[in-house]
Amino acid sequence: MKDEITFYKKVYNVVKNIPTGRVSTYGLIAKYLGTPKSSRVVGYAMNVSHKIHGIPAHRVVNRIGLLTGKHHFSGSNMMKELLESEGVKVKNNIIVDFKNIVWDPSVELD
DNA sequence: ATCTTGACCTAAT
DNA sequence: CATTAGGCCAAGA
Repeated sequence: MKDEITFYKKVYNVVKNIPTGRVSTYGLIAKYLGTPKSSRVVGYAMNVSHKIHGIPAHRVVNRIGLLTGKHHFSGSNMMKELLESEGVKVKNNIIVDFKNIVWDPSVELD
């Protein structure tokens, strides 16, 4: 069989490895995959991940910690609720102390 | 094979 | 300091 590893597969793998109470960004994931300019593709992969179960897409935000994809979830505050449920404080669609809880795969996974 | 879209990022004005 | 424009890569039609 052919292991058709696509960019999305890699993204899903990284996102699934995000520990609870932590968040990551599209740019960091893209950079970890070796394509720092493909941050858009990472975000698009998350869109597809919504139909796939097992992908904590709510733990992935943009570089400033803004819940850009909250609009794609079931409700409007679904993403915020999920994050707060895991211990992540969210204020005005922006993660509080985002710099302190950001999870960098290039560093954590090394 | 070409064109469009997309939950982004960086830099210039 | 805030806003605008461009670039970039991958997948779907």
